[in-house]
Amino acid sequence: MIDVAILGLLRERDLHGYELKKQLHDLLGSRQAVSFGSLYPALNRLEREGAVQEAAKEGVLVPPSIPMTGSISGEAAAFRAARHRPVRGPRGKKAYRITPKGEARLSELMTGPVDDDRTFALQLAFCCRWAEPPARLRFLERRKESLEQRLAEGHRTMRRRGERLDRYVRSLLEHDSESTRSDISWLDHLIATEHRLTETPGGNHA
Amino acid sequence: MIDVAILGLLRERDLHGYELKKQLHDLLGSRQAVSFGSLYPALNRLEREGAVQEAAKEGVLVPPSIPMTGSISGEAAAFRAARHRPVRGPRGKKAYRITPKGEARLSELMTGPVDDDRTFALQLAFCCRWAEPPARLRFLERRKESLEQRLAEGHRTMRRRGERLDRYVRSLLEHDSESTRSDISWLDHLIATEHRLTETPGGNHA
DNA sequence: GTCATCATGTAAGCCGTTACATGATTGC
DNA sequence: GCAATCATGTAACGGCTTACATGATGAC
Repeated sequence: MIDVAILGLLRERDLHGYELKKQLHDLLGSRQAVSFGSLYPALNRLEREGAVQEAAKEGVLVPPSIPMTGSISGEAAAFRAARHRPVRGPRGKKAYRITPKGEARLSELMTGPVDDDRTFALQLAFCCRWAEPPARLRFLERRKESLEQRLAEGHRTMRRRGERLDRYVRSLLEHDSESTRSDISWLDHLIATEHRLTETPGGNHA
Repeated sequence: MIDVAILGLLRERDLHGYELKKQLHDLLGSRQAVSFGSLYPALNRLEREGAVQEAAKEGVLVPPSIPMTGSISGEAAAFRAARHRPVRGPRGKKAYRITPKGEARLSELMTGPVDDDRTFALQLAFCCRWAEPPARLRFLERRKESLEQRLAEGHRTMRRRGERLDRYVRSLLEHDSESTRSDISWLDHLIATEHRLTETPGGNHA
Protein backbone atom coordinates (compact mmCIF):
# COMPACT_ATOMS: atom_id res chain seq x y z
CA MET A 1 0.00 0.00 0.00
CA ILE A 2 1.34 3.33 -1.12
CA ASP A 3 -0.50 4.99 1.79
CA VAL A 4 2.19 3.89 4.20
CA ALA A 5 4.81 5.88 2.34
CA ILE A 6 2.64 8.94 1.80
CA LEU A 7 1.38 9.23 5.36
CA GLY A 8 4.74 8.35 6.87
CA LEU A 9 6.51 11.07 4.91
CA LEU A 10 3.79 13.64 5.54
CA ARG A 11 3.95 12.87 9.22
CA GLU A 12 7.38 14.47 9.24
CA ARG A 13 6.53 17.54 7.18
CA ASP A 14 4.16 18.94 4.58
CA LEU A 15 5.01 17.94 1.06
CA HIS A 16 3.47 18.10 -2.38
CA GLY A 17 3.22 15.13 -4.71
CA TYR A 18 6.34 15.73 -6.70
CA GLU A 19 8.48 16.10 -3.58
CA LEU A 20 6.88 13.03 -2.08
CA LYS A 21 7.97 10.98 -5.05
CA LYS A 22 11.48 12.40 -4.91
CA GLN A 23 11.87 11.69 -1.20
CA LEU A 24 10.71 8.16 -1.66
CA HIS A 25 13.03 7.45 -4.53
CA ASP A 26 15.83 9.16 -2.78
CA LEU A 27 15.44 7.22 0.45
CA LEU A 28 14.67 3.75 -0.82
CA GLY A 29 15.78 3.83 -4.44
CA SER A 30 14.12 2.77 -7.64
CA ARG A 31 12.89 -0.55 -6.30
CA GLN A 32 10.29 1.10 -4.12
CA ALA A 33 9.65 4.04 -6.43
CA VAL A 34 6.06 4.92 -7.25
CA SER A 35 4.81 6.48 -10.44
CA PHE A 36 2.81 9.68 -10.73
CA GLY A 37 0.01 7.63 -12.13
CA SER A 38 -0.52 6.01 -8.78
CA LEU A 39 0.72 8.77 -6.49
CA TYR A 40 -1.66 11.56 -7.45
CA PRO A 41 -4.79 9.43 -7.47
CA ALA A 42 -3.74 8.08 -4.08
CA LEU A 43 -3.31 11.60 -2.70
CA ASN A 44 -6.74 12.57 -3.94
CA ARG A 45 -8.24 9.46 -2.42
CA LEU A 46 -6.56 10.15 0.93
CA GLU A 47 -7.88 13.69 0.80
CA ARG A 48 -11.42 12.44 0.16
CA GLU A 49 -11.02 10.06 3.09
CA GLY A 50 -9.90 12.92 5.29
CA ALA A 51 -6.47 11.48 6.04
CA VAL A 52 -4.69 14.45 4.51
CA GLN A 53 -5.66 18.01 3.65
CA GLU A 54 -4.22 20.84 1.66
CA ALA A 55 -1.58 22.75 3.59
CA ALA A 56 -1.88 26.08 1.80
CA LYS A 57 -2.26 28.91 4.35
CA GLU A 58 0.90 30.76 5.34
CA GLY A 59 4.08 30.48 3.32
CA VAL A 60 4.54 27.17 5.11
CA LEU A 61 5.88 25.65 1.98
CA VAL A 62 8.19 28.23 0.35
CA PRO A 63 11.12 25.83 0.18
CA PRO A 64 14.90 26.44 0.40
CA SER A 65 15.59 28.72 -2.53
CA ILE A 66 13.97 32.09 -1.85
CA PRO A 67 14.81 34.21 -4.91
CA MET A 68 17.29 36.92 -3.87
CA THR A 69 15.34 39.93 -5.18
CA GLY A 70 16.48 42.01 -2.22
CA SER A 71 13.91 44.77 -2.73
CA ILE A 72 10.45 43.18 -2.75
CA SER A 73 7.93 45.10 -0.72
CA GLY A 74 5.68 43.23 1.67
CA GLU A 75 2.81 43.69 -0.76
CA ALA A 76 4.71 42.17 -3.65
CA ALA A 77 5.73 39.20 -1.50
CA ALA A 78 2.13 38.68 -0.46
CA PHE A 79 1.10 38.79 -4.11
CA ARG A 80 3.63 36.15 -5.06
CA ALA A 81 2.58 33.93 -2.15
CA ALA A 82 -1.06 34.29 -3.14
CA ARG A 83 -0.39 33.58 -6.78
CA HIS A 84 1.35 30.41 -5.77
CA ARG A 85 -1.65 28.28 -4.97
CA PRO A 86 -5.18 29.59 -4.88
CA VAL A 87 -5.23 29.63 -8.68
CA ARG A 88 -7.53 26.91 -9.93
CA GLY A 89 -7.27 27.29 -13.67
CA PRO A 90 -3.65 26.36 -14.17
CA ARG A 91 -2.52 23.80 -11.63
CA GLY A 92 -0.38 25.11 -8.83
CA LYS A 93 1.68 23.25 -6.31
CA LYS A 94 -0.50 21.49 -3.82
CA ALA A 95 1.15 20.68 -0.54
CA TYR A 96 -0.50 18.19 1.75
CA ARG A 97 -0.56 17.92 5.52
CA ILE A 98 -1.51 14.86 7.52
CA THR A 99 -4.65 15.11 9.67
CA PRO A 100 -5.38 13.40 13.02
CA LYS A 101 -7.42 10.89 11.05
CA GLY A 102 -4.40 10.28 8.87
CA GLU A 103 -2.23 9.71 11.92
CA ALA A 104 -4.71 7.18 13.21
CA ARG A 105 -4.63 5.48 9.83
CA LEU A 106 -0.84 5.45 9.96
CA SER A 107 -0.73 3.54 13.22
CA GLU A 108 -3.41 1.21 11.92
CA LEU A 109 -1.18 0.40 8.97
CA MET A 110 1.37 -1.00 11.40
CA THR A 111 -1.07 -3.72 12.37
CA GLY A 112 -1.65 -4.81 8.77
CA PRO A 113 -0.14 -7.92 7.17
CA VAL A 114 3.65 -8.19 7.21
CA ASP A 115 4.14 -11.07 4.83
CA ASP A 116 4.87 -9.06 1.73
CA ASP A 117 8.52 -7.98 1.63
CA ARG A 118 7.94 -4.67 -0.10
CA THR A 119 5.07 -3.69 2.15
CA PHE A 120 7.08 -4.60 5.21
CA ALA A 121 9.99 -2.46 4.04
CA LEU A 122 7.67 0.54 3.68
CA GLN A 123 6.08 -0.09 7.05
CA LEU A 124 9.45 -0.30 8.73
CA ALA A 125 10.86 2.74 6.97
CA PHE A 126 7.89 5.06 7.36
CA CYS A 127 5.51 3.79 10.01
CA CYS A 128 7.61 2.26 12.71
CA ARG A 129 9.17 5.39 14.14
CA TRP A 130 5.82 7.08 14.67
CA ALA A 131 4.42 4.24 16.73
CA GLU A 132 4.62 3.65 20.46
CA PRO A 133 7.37 1.24 21.52
CA PRO A 134 4.95 -1.61 22.32
CA ALA A 135 3.35 -1.33 18.88
CA ARG A 136 6.79 -1.34 17.31
CA LEU A 137 7.68 -4.53 19.11
CA ARG A 138 4.47 -6.24 18.13
CA PHE A 139 5.10 -5.23 14.55
CA LEU A 140 8.63 -6.62 14.51
CA GLU A 141 7.57 -9.81 16.26
CA ARG A 142 4.79 -10.36 13.76
CA ARG A 143 7.26 -10.01 10.93
CA LYS A 144 9.55 -12.48 12.61
CA GLU A 145 6.76 -15.04 12.95
CA SER A 146 5.89 -14.60 9.31
CA LEU A 147 9.48 -15.29 8.30
CA GLU A 148 9.65 -18.31 10.56
CA GLN A 149 6.62 -19.75 8.81
CA ARG A 150 8.26 -19.10 5.46
CA LEU A 151 11.35 -20.92 6.66
CA ALA A 152 9.33 -23.86 7.92
CA GLU A 153 7.50 -24.15 4.62
CA GLY A 154 10.77 -24.23 2.72
CA HIS A 155 12.10 -26.94 4.99
CA ARG A 156 8.98 -29.03 4.51
CA THR A 157 9.40 -28.80 0.76
CA MET A 158 13.02 -29.86 0.91
CA ARG A 159 12.26 -32.73 3.24
CA ARG A 160 9.32 -33.85 1.13
CA ARG A 161 11.06 -33.78 -2.25
CA GLY A 162 14.58 -34.09 -0.91
CA GLU A 163 16.59 -36.00 -3.48
CA ARG A 164 14.23 -35.64 -6.39
CA LEU A 165 14.66 -31.89 -6.65
CA ASP A 166 16.23 -30.30 -9.69
CA ARG A 167 19.65 -28.77 -9.08
CA TYR A 168 18.44 -25.22 -9.70
CA VAL A 169 15.29 -25.52 -7.66
CA ARG A 170 17.20 -27.00 -4.77
CA SER A 171 19.81 -24.28 -4.87
CA LEU A 172 17.07 -21.66 -4.97
CA LEU A 173 15.30 -23.16 -1.97
CA GLU A 174 18.51 -23.47 0.00
CA HIS A 175 19.54 -19.92 -0.70
CA ASP A 176 16.06 -18.74 0.17
CA SER A 177 16.26 -20.49 3.52
CA GLU A 178 19.61 -18.92 4.11
CA SER A 179 18.30 -15.45 3.30
CA THR A 180 15.29 -15.90 5.48
CA ARG A 181 17.44 -16.99 8.39
CA SER A 182 19.54 -13.89 7.89
CA ASP A 183 16.41 -11.73 7.84
CA ILE A 184 15.29 -13.30 11.07
CA SER A 185 18.54 -12.62 12.84
CA TRP A 186 18.45 -9.05 11.59
CA LEU A 187 14.98 -8.76 13.11
CA ASP A 188 16.29 -10.20 16.36
CA HIS A 189 18.83 -7.44 16.35
CA LEU A 190 16.18 -4.78 15.72
CA ILE A 191 14.02 -6.22 18.47
CA ALA A 192 16.92 -6.26 20.92
CA THR A 193 17.75 -2.65 20.11
CA GLU A 194 14.14 -1.73 20.63
CA HIS A 195 14.17 -3.31 24.07
CA ARG A 196 17.40 -1.62 24.97
CA LEU A 197 16.10 1.81 23.93
CA THR A 198 12.85 1.32 25.80
CA GLU A 199 14.49 0.23 29.02
CA THR A 200 17.05 3.05 28.98
CA PRO A 201 14.86 6.13 28.76
CA GLY A 202 17.99 8.11 27.86
CA GLY A 203 19.13 8.60 24.25
CA ASN A 204 16.22 7.81 21.98
CA HIS A 205 18.10 9.00 18.92
CA ALA A 206 20.69 7.55 16.54
CA MET B 1 5.30 -13.80 -16.13
CA ILE B 2 3.44 -16.96 -15.36
CA ASP B 3 4.44 -18.35 -18.76
CA VAL B 4 7.87 -19.22 -17.44
CA ALA B 5 6.41 -21.59 -14.89
CA ILE B 6 3.85 -23.13 -17.22
CA LEU B 7 6.20 -23.76 -20.11
CA GLY B 8 9.02 -24.88 -17.85
CA LEU B 9 6.85 -27.46 -16.14
CA LEU B 10 5.28 -28.65 -19.38
CA ARG B 11 8.71 -29.04 -20.89
CA GLU B 12 9.24 -31.89 -18.48
CA ARG B 13 5.90 -33.63 -18.98
CA ASP B 14 2.30 -33.12 -20.01
CA LEU B 15 0.13 -31.69 -17.28
CA HIS B 16 -3.32 -30.26 -16.89
CA GLY B 17 -4.02 -26.98 -15.14
CA TYR B 18 -4.81 -28.33 -11.74
CA GLU B 19 -1.63 -30.42 -11.61
CA LEU B 20 0.37 -27.47 -12.87
CA LYS B 21 -0.80 -25.41 -9.94
CA LYS B 22 -0.04 -28.19 -7.50
CA GLN B 23 3.46 -28.73 -8.84
CA LEU B 24 4.22 -25.05 -8.64
CA HIS B 25 2.98 -24.73 -5.09
CA ASP B 26 4.69 -27.89 -4.12
CA LEU B 27 8.06 -26.88 -5.53
CA LEU B 28 8.27 -23.23 -4.61
CA GLY B 29 5.66 -22.82 -1.91
CA SER B 30 2.89 -20.35 -1.41
CA ARG B 31 5.00 -17.31 -2.20
CA GLN B 32 5.14 -18.17 -5.87
CA ALA B 33 1.72 -19.82 -6.03
CA VAL B 34 -0.63 -18.78 -8.81
CA SER B 35 -4.39 -18.73 -8.68
CA PHE B 36 -6.75 -20.52 -11.05
CA GLY B 37 -8.00 -17.15 -12.13
CA SER B 38 -4.70 -16.41 -13.78
CA LEU B 39 -3.60 -19.95 -14.62
CA TYR B 40 -6.47 -21.05 -16.85
CA PRO B 41 -6.66 -17.85 -18.87
CA ALA B 42 -2.89 -18.05 -19.32
CA LEU B 43 -3.15 -21.63 -20.59
CA ASN B 44 -5.83 -20.63 -23.06
CA ARG B 45 -3.74 -17.71 -24.23
CA LEU B 46 -0.68 -19.92 -24.69
CA GLU B 47 -2.81 -22.36 -26.66
CA ARG B 48 -4.06 -19.56 -28.94
CA GLU B 49 -0.46 -18.47 -29.43
CA GLY B 50 0.51 -22.00 -30.38
CA ALA B 51 2.98 -22.45 -27.52
CA VAL B 52 1.05 -25.38 -26.08
CA GLN B 53 -1.56 -27.79 -27.40
CA GLU B 54 -3.92 -30.32 -25.97
CA ALA B 55 -2.24 -33.62 -25.26
CA ALA B 56 -5.28 -35.87 -25.52
CA LYS B 57 -4.63 -38.75 -27.93
CA GLU B 58 -3.54 -42.04 -26.40
CA GLY B 59 -3.98 -42.78 -22.75
CA VAL B 60 -0.85 -40.69 -22.27
CA LEU B 61 -2.34 -39.15 -19.25
CA VAL B 62 -4.24 -41.84 -17.35
CA PRO B 63 -2.36 -41.29 -14.12
CA PRO B 64 -1.25 -43.70 -11.35
CA SER B 65 -4.51 -45.09 -10.09
CA ILE B 66 -6.08 -47.34 -12.73
CA PRO B 67 -9.28 -48.70 -11.14
CA MET B 68 -8.92 -52.43 -10.45
CA THR B 69 -12.14 -53.58 -12.14
CA GLY B 70 -10.46 -56.79 -13.30
CA SER B 71 -13.16 -57.73 -15.80
CA ILE B 72 -13.65 -54.79 -18.14
CA SER B 73 -13.80 -55.80 -21.76
CA GLY B 74 -11.69 -53.94 -24.31
CA GLU B 75 -14.80 -52.16 -25.51
CA ALA B 76 -15.71 -50.90 -22.05
CA ALA B 77 -12.16 -49.66 -21.52
CA ALA B 78 -12.29 -47.79 -24.82
CA PHE B 79 -15.60 -46.26 -23.80
CA ARG B 80 -14.17 -45.03 -20.55
CA ALA B 81 -11.08 -43.62 -22.25
CA ALA B 82 -13.28 -41.83 -24.77
CA ARG B 83 -15.57 -40.46 -22.12
CA HIS B 84 -12.57 -38.99 -20.39
CA ARG B 85 -11.93 -36.02 -22.59
CA PRO B 86 -13.66 -35.49 -25.92
CA VAL B 87 -16.81 -34.48 -24.09
CA ARG B 88 -17.46 -30.82 -24.54
CA GLY B 89 -20.55 -30.32 -22.47
CA PRO B 90 -19.23 -31.11 -19.02
CA ARG B 91 -15.61 -30.07 -18.76
CA GLY B 92 -13.08 -32.86 -18.70
CA LYS B 93 -9.45 -32.85 -17.76
CA LYS B 94 -7.41 -31.05 -20.35
CA ALA B 95 -3.75 -31.94 -20.38
CA TYR B 96 -1.36 -29.68 -22.24
CA ARG B 97 1.83 -30.44 -24.10
CA ILE B 98 4.47 -27.93 -25.06
CA THR B 99 5.02 -27.32 -28.80
CA PRO B 100 8.28 -26.44 -30.61
CA LYS B 101 7.01 -22.85 -30.67
CA GLY B 102 6.58 -23.07 -26.90
CA GLU B 103 10.10 -24.36 -26.49
CA ALA B 104 11.40 -21.44 -28.51
CA ARG B 105 9.38 -19.11 -26.32
CA LEU B 106 10.85 -20.77 -23.24
CA SER B 107 14.43 -20.05 -24.26
CA GLU B 108 13.41 -16.52 -25.23
CA LEU B 109 12.13 -16.02 -21.69
CA MET B 110 15.67 -16.58 -20.43
CA THR B 111 16.79 -13.42 -22.21
CA GLY B 112 14.10 -11.28 -20.59
CA PRO B 113 14.67 -8.84 -17.74
CA VAL B 114 16.18 -10.27 -14.56
CA ASP B 115 15.65 -7.39 -12.19
CA ASP B 116 12.48 -8.61 -10.58
CA ASP B 117 13.22 -11.11 -7.81
CA ARG B 118 10.14 -13.24 -8.29
CA THR B 119 10.54 -13.42 -12.05
CA PHE B 120 14.19 -14.33 -11.68
CA ALA B 121 13.32 -17.13 -9.27
CA LEU B 122 10.88 -18.60 -11.78
CA GLN B 123 13.36 -18.26 -14.62
CA LEU B 124 16.03 -20.00 -12.60
CA ALA B 125 13.76 -22.76 -11.38
CA PHE B 126 11.99 -23.57 -14.63
CA CYS B 127 13.89 -22.15 -17.59
CA CYS B 128 17.54 -22.46 -16.80
CA ARG B 129 17.92 -26.20 -17.06
CA TRP B 130 16.41 -26.33 -20.55
CA ALA B 131 18.86 -23.81 -21.98
CA GLU B 132 22.27 -24.39 -23.53
CA PRO B 133 25.18 -23.81 -21.13
CA PRO B 134 26.22 -20.51 -22.76
CA ALA B 135 22.69 -19.13 -22.43
CA ARG B 136 22.62 -20.22 -18.81
CA LEU B 137 25.82 -18.36 -18.13
CA ARG B 138 24.63 -15.20 -19.86
CA PHE B 139 21.45 -15.41 -17.79
CA LEU B 140 23.29 -15.76 -14.50
CA GLU B 141 25.75 -13.01 -15.40
CA ARG B 142 22.94 -10.65 -16.29
CA ARG B 143 21.32 -11.29 -12.93
CA LYS B 144 24.62 -10.61 -11.23
CA GLU B 145 25.01 -7.28 -13.03
CA SER B 146 21.51 -6.33 -12.05
CA LEU B 147 22.27 -7.03 -8.39
CA GLU B 148 25.52 -5.11 -8.59
CA GLN B 149 23.63 -2.09 -9.82
CA ARG B 150 21.18 -2.47 -6.98
CA LEU B 151 24.06 -2.59 -4.54
CA ALA B 152 25.66 0.50 -6.06
CA GLU B 153 22.41 2.43 -5.83
CA GLY B 154 22.07 1.57 -2.17
CA HIS B 155 25.59 2.71 -1.49
CA ARG B 156 25.00 5.99 -3.27
CA THR B 157 21.95 6.61 -1.10
CA MET B 158 23.85 5.89 2.09
CA ARG B 159 26.75 8.08 1.06
CA ARG B 160 24.44 10.90 -0.01
CA ARG B 161 22.25 10.97 3.10
CA GLY B 162 24.75 9.36 5.42
CA GLU B 163 24.21 10.80 8.87
CA ARG B 164 20.80 12.29 8.29
CA LEU B 165 19.09 8.94 7.78
CA ASP B 166 16.46 7.71 10.17
CA ARG B 167 17.52 4.72 12.28
CA TYR B 168 15.01 2.36 10.65
CA VAL B 169 15.69 3.46 7.10
CA ARG B 170 19.41 3.12 7.62
CA SER B 171 19.07 -0.33 9.10
CA LEU B 172 16.85 -1.35 6.20
CA LEU B 173 19.34 -0.09 3.64
CA GLU B 174 22.26 -1.75 5.37
CA HIS B 175 20.49 -5.06 5.63
CA ASP B 176 19.45 -4.79 2.02
CA SER B 177 23.05 -4.26 0.98
CA GLU B 178 24.04 -7.24 3.01
CA SER B 179 21.38 -9.43 1.43
CA THR B 180 22.29 -8.30 -2.04
CA ARG B 181 25.94 -9.09 -1.42
CA SER B 182 24.91 -12.53 -0.26
CA ASP B 183 22.80 -13.00 -3.38
CA ILE B 184 25.76 -12.01 -5.52
CA SER B 185 28.09 -14.49 -3.90
CA TRP B 186 25.45 -17.18 -4.29
CA LEU B 187 25.34 -16.33 -8.00
CA ASP B 188 29.12 -16.52 -8.16
CA HIS B 189 28.83 -20.00 -6.81
CA LEU B 190 26.18 -20.96 -9.36
CA ILE B 191 28.31 -19.51 -12.14
CA ALA B 192 31.39 -21.38 -10.97
CA THR B 193 29.43 -24.64 -10.82
CA GLU B 194 28.15 -23.98 -14.33
CA HIS B 195 31.71 -23.55 -15.59
CA ARG B 196 32.86 -26.66 -13.84
CA LEU B 197 30.04 -28.74 -15.30
CA THR B 198 30.63 -27.40 -18.78
CA GLU B 199 34.34 -28.05 -18.75
CA THR B 200 33.99 -31.57 -17.37
CA PRO B 201 31.66 -33.19 -19.89
CA GLY B 202 31.19 -36.04 -17.43
CA GLY B 203 28.42 -36.04 -14.84
CA ASN B 204 25.88 -33.47 -15.87
CA HIS B 205 23.53 -34.48 -13.11
CA ALA B 206 23.08 -33.59 -9.43
C1' DG C 1 -25.69 -40.47 -0.40
C1' DT C 2 -22.74 -37.28 0.93
C1' DC C 3 -18.38 -35.12 1.56
C1' DA C 4 -13.67 -34.02 0.13
C1' DT C 5 -11.03 -33.37 -3.58
C1' DC C 6 -10.33 -32.98 -8.39
C1' DA C 7 -11.10 -30.03 -12.24
C1' DT C 8 -12.22 -25.93 -15.22
C1' DG C 9 -13.60 -21.80 -15.92
C1' DT C 10 -15.81 -16.57 -15.56
C1' DA C 11 -16.46 -11.86 -13.40
C1' DA C 12 -15.28 -8.11 -10.74
C1' DG C 13 -12.06 -5.57 -8.85
C1' DC C 14 -7.41 -3.86 -7.04
C1' DC C 15 -3.31 -1.87 -7.60
C1' DG C 16 -0.11 -0.65 -10.23
C1' DT C 17 2.23 0.67 -14.64
C1' DT C 18 3.38 3.49 -19.12
C1' DA C 19 2.20 6.97 -22.11
C1' DC C 20 0.07 11.09 -22.86
C1' DA C 21 -1.39 16.04 -22.08
C1' DT C 22 -0.64 20.34 -19.93
C1' DG C 23 1.50 24.11 -18.15
C1' DA C 24 4.79 26.97 -14.77
C1' DT C 25 9.51 28.21 -13.42
C1' DT C 26 14.38 28.68 -13.77
C1' DG C 27 18.92 28.90 -15.81
C1' DC C 28 21.59 30.06 -19.63
C1' DG D 1 13.91 32.46 -26.40
C1' DC D 2 14.78 27.68 -25.30
C1' DA D 3 15.66 23.67 -22.73
C1' DA D 4 15.48 21.37 -18.39
C1' DT D 5 13.05 20.54 -14.53
C1' DC D 6 9.18 21.20 -11.69
C1' DA D 7 4.44 20.02 -11.17
C1' DT D 8 -0.22 17.82 -11.75
C1' DG D 9 -3.04 15.07 -13.65
C1' DT D 10 -5.82 11.47 -17.11
C1' DA D 11 -6.36 7.18 -20.03
C1' DA D 12 -5.45 2.78 -21.30
C1' DC D 13 -4.00 -1.27 -20.18
C1' DG D 14 -1.72 -5.39 -17.59
C1' DG D 15 -1.57 -8.94 -14.49
C1' DC D 16 -3.02 -10.84 -10.64
C1' DT D 17 -6.45 -11.79 -6.85
C1' DT D 18 -10.91 -13.23 -4.76
C1' DA D 19 -15.28 -14.93 -5.21
C1' DC D 20 -18.42 -17.30 -7.75
C1' DA D 21 -20.44 -21.13 -10.72
C1' DT D 22 -20.28 -25.74 -12.24
C1' DG D 23 -19.68 -30.40 -12.34
C1' DA D 24 -17.02 -35.16 -11.98
C1' DT D 25 -14.90 -38.77 -9.13
C1' DG D 26 -13.72 -41.51 -5.26
C1' DA D 27 -13.93 -42.78 -0.34
C1' DC D 28 -16.59 -44.05 3.38
